[in-house]
Amino acid sequence: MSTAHHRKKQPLFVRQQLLEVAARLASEKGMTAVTLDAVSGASGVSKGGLLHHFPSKNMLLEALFDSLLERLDAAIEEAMRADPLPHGRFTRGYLHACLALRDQPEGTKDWAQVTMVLLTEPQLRQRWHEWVRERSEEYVGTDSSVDAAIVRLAADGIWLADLLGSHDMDESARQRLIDRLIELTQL
Amino acid sequence: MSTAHHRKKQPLFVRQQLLEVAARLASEKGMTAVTLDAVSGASGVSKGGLLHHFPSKNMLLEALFDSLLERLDAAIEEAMRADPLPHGRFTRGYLHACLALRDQPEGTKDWAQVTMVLLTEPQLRQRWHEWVRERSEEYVGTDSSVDAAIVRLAADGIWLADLLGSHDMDESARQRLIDRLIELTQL
DNA sequence: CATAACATACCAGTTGGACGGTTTCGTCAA
DNA sequence: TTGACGAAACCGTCCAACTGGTATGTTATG
Repeated sequence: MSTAHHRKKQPLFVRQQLLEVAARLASEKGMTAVTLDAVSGASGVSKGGLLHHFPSKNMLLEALFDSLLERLDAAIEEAMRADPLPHGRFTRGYLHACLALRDQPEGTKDWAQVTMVLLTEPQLRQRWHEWVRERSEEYVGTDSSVDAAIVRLAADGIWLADLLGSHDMDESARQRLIDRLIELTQL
Repeated sequence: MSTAHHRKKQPLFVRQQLLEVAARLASEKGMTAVTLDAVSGASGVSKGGLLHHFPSKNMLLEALFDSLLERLDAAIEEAMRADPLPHGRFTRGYLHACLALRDQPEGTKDWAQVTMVLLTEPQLRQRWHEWVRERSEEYVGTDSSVDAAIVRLAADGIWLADLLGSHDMDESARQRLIDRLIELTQL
């Protein structure tokens, strides 16, 4: 709001908005709907302006994915800071970040949807692969037990299920599931 | 083989081949690469021929997805027939089907890749949702424990990881993981 | 011969993106 | 303080290639 009424150009804001529009399109209408025309149209920015910020469509998608990974990192680190026990801390942080998807405001869900959409683009899988490898090396000391691996895989499964709206379970069942998962990280 | 050298038209074979080509394109180059031109071109069938078998692109994608679910069902049922213990049997079957992805011949991996690609198309998520609901109702008696849910979620996670090539672990670690998961289905 | 299984030609709309323009901005000398 | 000036942030247009789909064939099959 404080940034709204003096009319300086705000390239970072425009850039951010373009990414959000692209994310919304991807999650609502699928990958095939993410076109330069659609993004520029829905964001009010001209196609020329869009291509100024992102020199090509691929660049746009990569920037979107990077933005997503940053959010994931932030969510994990936040959860880890509130966790006093070192053993399994990363796994609990990862679980927490995956669970957070459910409880967050409506618009945020798009970001997870688009994550999966982007993972289907072969060019972007490499980035994800690297992300996973870096983390698994960093936390090899505290999070390399079999049960921790299971919890992380299950977290992926929950992430997937929340995304697709499948596995619908009531809240108490979900809570028991989470409790059990956290218990597994502590073994 | 017996059907190969006398030149009868084989509509079912052509249809099958079109689906396989579409799957390969989706997994190798992403969803945006699955166009009618690309499918017809790569399969040697004319576009008219393609549109004869699948009246629209949507019909093609839906047929592809249905074909995928049939394979999944078949894999689960096969695993369940070889399993004498009723308790947790479906969950073990599901786990087995997800694991099978890894061990199967190269071409088959595409079918899983494309499953995820198709799941990103909002129109097809409904079908997946129904599939899950039907199964969870059918096996409510034997597979509704918390640990069974965790195993199924972890199976989804493994499926995802195998797909993306992430979570690379050595064989012995993987085997310990699987053993532990099966153990959890029996509790 | 009727119908299914294809092929060929064509179309209107859309695609990514190249291109040349105009406006805004930071900065630094006068 | 000004104003000049190069760079950054945007806009609007054009285009060749491609998109999903139709319409009309031709050929095989039962």
